[in-house]
Formats: sequence, structure tokens, C-alpha cells
Amino acid sequence: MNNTEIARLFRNVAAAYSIKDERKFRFQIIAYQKAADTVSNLTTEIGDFYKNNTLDTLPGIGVTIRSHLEELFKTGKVIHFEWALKDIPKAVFPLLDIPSFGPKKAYKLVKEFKLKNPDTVIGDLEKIAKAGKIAKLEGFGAKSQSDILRAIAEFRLGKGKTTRMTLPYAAEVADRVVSYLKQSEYVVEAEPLGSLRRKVSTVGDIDIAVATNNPKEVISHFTAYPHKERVIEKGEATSSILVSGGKQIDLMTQPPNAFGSLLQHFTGSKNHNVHLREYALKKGLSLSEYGIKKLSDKKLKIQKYDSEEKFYKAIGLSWIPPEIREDTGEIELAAVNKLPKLVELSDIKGDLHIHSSFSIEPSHDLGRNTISEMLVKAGNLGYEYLGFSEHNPSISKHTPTQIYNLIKKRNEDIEHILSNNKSVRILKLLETDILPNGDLAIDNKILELLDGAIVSIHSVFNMNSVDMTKRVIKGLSHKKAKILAHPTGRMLNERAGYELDWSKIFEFCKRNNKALEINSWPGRLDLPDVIVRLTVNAGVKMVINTDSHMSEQMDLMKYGVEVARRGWATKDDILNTLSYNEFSDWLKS
DNA sequence: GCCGTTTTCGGCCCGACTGTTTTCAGTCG
Repeated sequence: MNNTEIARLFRNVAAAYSIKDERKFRFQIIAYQKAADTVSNLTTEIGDFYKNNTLDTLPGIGVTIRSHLEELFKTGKVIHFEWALKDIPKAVFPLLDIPSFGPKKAYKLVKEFKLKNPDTVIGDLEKIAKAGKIAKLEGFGAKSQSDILRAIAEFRLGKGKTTRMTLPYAAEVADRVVSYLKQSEYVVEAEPLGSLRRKVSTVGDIDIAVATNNPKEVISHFTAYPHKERVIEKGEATSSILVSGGKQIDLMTQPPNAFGSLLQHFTGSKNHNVHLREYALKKGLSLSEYGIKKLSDKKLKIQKYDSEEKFYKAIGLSWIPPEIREDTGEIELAAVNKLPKLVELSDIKGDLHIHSSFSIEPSHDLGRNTISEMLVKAGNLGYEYLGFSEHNPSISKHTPTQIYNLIKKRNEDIEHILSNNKSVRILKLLETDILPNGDLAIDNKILELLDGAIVSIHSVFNMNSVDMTKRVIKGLSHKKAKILAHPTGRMLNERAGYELDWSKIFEFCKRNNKALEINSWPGRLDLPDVIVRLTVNAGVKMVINTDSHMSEQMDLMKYGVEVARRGWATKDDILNTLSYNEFSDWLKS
């Protein structure tokens, strides 16, 4: 079973517990939901954790769930799960994917109308609702019946829980709503929060916080948003709408003097907030978006905070950058004021993965702008150096001699340009394919023309982890091969990427002075943040590159820096924060 | 069922909103 299936199994077990006895199984439900979240967020198959005997390193997986997983991988089933799911009709579970359906509602409807077939249950329920039978049920009414019909219709259209947005897209949607909100005179401040503020690689829905002394007016203004499809809910302090394209926008408000606690609350993550509140409880403090209550104060008066810094300080913590608020150790370190100083965009001194339009007759796509145009942009960004890494010339269409001459010609062009442009230094690189057998696409004699090579996988992605790891390590073995570009090959929302044995890759890179790339392209963000964290811990260096094919794409560097920050990388972990001389020494190392 | 510079036992975040109710259950974040 793969991660998706196992996460679903855990969620179904949690739902079954909810239906059986929500109070009795309260903490088991939370535990299984948390385990499901852990599994669905993994970038490695959980079967590999089982094989490596490292299941106990995963948060939310303790002795019991671990033994259930071991039973699952050994025998293909788990007796305890079969017992837990035995009394629950299978038709309940597909309904749980529909927004507004929880275990209780799904179970009641399935039971009441004796729905048996999980494959047709959604359509069956729709017919029943259309026939007006749900409104007659106790606890339901005409409104809930029509809400069910709409929920099913929207679910079919893929609204609500659609594919997640890339960061620039989400930022654009959020910016439009924020600038609309700011048209209201009652909006003092408006900020996008949630996963967008934490810079998660993809964003599900858009969360916006508003500081106002008149929440009612602000919410009326919000629900009148011209691009809204419908209002999902509208209360006194919060509201949600669905906008065209099926994306959900959640709004929360607080008065300006309590905006700090709202920023904290609505930025999340959920796991960070839960841990933070448990931590504060032990100090006798109860936290919410309203502020902080001292439990020793019998009247439970709320202390308000206008800034996040003051809010964290009141709990005895240093301010935590949003990118690392994932409950992976940040609270413990903030308590002793030992958070790392994360790398910043202004630390970056160069970009090493640039495709110019120089006619190198490459194996893959060519850049759109000339070497000179790219250099102008680099100057505008304040860079000290730029690395040109066009794809290697196609090996099926050229002889080695032709390739040699093409690279030589590019080098001469660069030298010529350099004689007229002294402000930005240039590194002569090449993005070189690692062939399926691990050889590089160009030979040693040609590699010697370069300051260094960026190597990467562009074909035959479907190799297993063992073979792919051997392929990559062999590709990196040449002296000139210094950087592994987009190391997992993933494309967000498109393909998962191949698997590598990271401990072997790290060991090789560390011993041989090789670096892994963080590719800033918003559809890649590769390395993924969790692997950046492993890389940092392994003491292996990284380079943040844009992989630009046009000069304006060099602005995408910020996305790579955000990934690095989510992986707890400091300036020391990132090689292109070095000066030109230091970086060029590393290339020769 | 998980977890640990107060604990290997005894804790487990905190609130909003809706529909169907007349005080609350269910869902969501």
C-alpha cells in the first residue's frame, strides 16, 4: 500500500472511532488523524521506513500504530483495523471526501437509507435528496437537504478541495482580495496568512486577517467581493467565500490592539499552534486569537497583543519565523533563544543556473535572453557573479568534436563580453545530463573547458531508488561535476519525482565536496523543504538557483530562499552566499 | 494512541459558524 492509501486507512479508522463513540475514543481519533497527516506529508514511501526499521522516527507514530503498520506490511491486513471498521458500512467512507460531510452525518444518512454500494453512494444520496427525503429526517431540514445537493454538485466539479496552488498563483489570488479589502475605510490592516505566509510549496486555500474596529462592515464588504461565487459562511468575526475557480478564501478579524494574536493564530501551522498552546498551558496561560488568559486570574481577563513579537514574548519565546512554524523543534529552541538565523534573499551573491539564448544546439530547451541581457539583470539584482549553465548540446545530433567546438565558441563569446563588462563575474558551467547508465552526456575533454558542471536527470525517471542513487552518484563522480540540479525531479501537481537513498547521496556529497541545488522554479521547488532539513543536518552544502530561461525569471530566487528557510538553512549552508573568489575556490575543490 | 527539562502516568488547544434546536451537535481550521 502506498502513502495515500495508508493515510486514507488511518482516516477511516479515525472516522470509525468517531461513529462508535466519539467521547470514549477522543484521543485515538486525534492520534489516527495525526498519523494520517504525517503519512500524507511524507516525501518517501512509508514502506521504505518499514524496511529501514525507522518507523519510530515519524511524529505521531508510536508503538501501537507502528506495530499495526508492521502487521500490514507483513500480512497485508491489520486485525485491529478490521475489527474497528467491521460495523461501519463501506458506503460511509466515500462521503467523507465531500466538504461539510463528517463521520456522523455520513453514517446517519447511509444507515437511514440503507446505502450499501461505496461506488454509487454519492449518486444514490443525491437522488434521495432530490426526492425530498432528507428534509424529513430528524435533525435535518429543507436547508440541510439543499446544502447536501450543492455540496455534492461542487464536489463533482472539483471545487473546494481542488489541486493546490503554486505560491505565485496563490499570492496573486490573495493580493487581489487584499487590495479589494483595503478599499474599505474600516480595514486598518490586511495580511495573507496560513500556508501562504509559511511559504509551503503549494497552498490549498487563502487565509486573510484584517485588523478593524468594525468587523461587521468589513465582513459585509468581503462577502460582496465581485469575483465571489458564493458565500460559504458569514459570522460576526469570520467569514468564508468561494471565488471563481473554486478556491476558498477565509477571513478573520480582530481589533488592531489584538492583531498580533490573530496573526499568530491564523498563520499556523495547526501542529505549531497546538504545541504552542500546550506549552503555554504548562505555564498557566491559555492562548487564542483573542490574546492570552492567565488561568490564575479567576475572571480570565484577556491580555491583548498588537504584534506577534509581543505575543511570543509573553509566552517566554523569541519570535519564530513563519516558515518554520511546523512543530519540528522550533518551540523548544525559541524557549532557549537558540533558533538558527535563517538565510535571507539579501545574502545571495550569485545565480549558477542560467540558460542564455547562445545557440548551443542543446538537448533540451534554450534560454530566451542573450548572455549580456542576463548579465544586466544580474547587475540590477546586485549579484557578484552569474553561472551560465545551458543544456549540453544534443548528443544524438552532434559528434564530440562538434560539441567541443560549440562549448569553445560559447567560452570565447563569454570572454569577449567579459572584456566589456567588469561588474558581474561569470562562471562557465553547463547543465549536463546524467545518462541512464550514470555516464555524463559529454566526455572528459569537453568537461575540461568548464569551470564546473551542473548535472541532472532528464530522462528515464522510472528507476528504483537503488539504481537511481547509483546513477546519480556515478554522474556526480567526475571532478568537474559539482552540483546536482533539481535533485528529485518532482513537478508540483504533475509528477512525484524519483526516489533517492539520501543517506548515500549525503555521504558522497560530503566526502567529495558536491552540492545539491534548491531549484527556485515555483513548479519544482526541488529540493523539497523536508529534504533541505535533512541536508542541513547532514552537513551537506546547497546552492539556490533559479534555472532561468529569461532574465525576469531571475526574480524567482526568493522562492528558493523560502524553501531553504523552511528547511532551516542558514547562510553557511548555502554556497552562493559566498563571494566570487570563495565560490570559485569551492568549484575547484 | 502519543508523549515527556514538572511526568513512563496522566495529561491531551481553542474557538467560529450553521442548522435544527430551545441548549446543542456537527464540521471546520
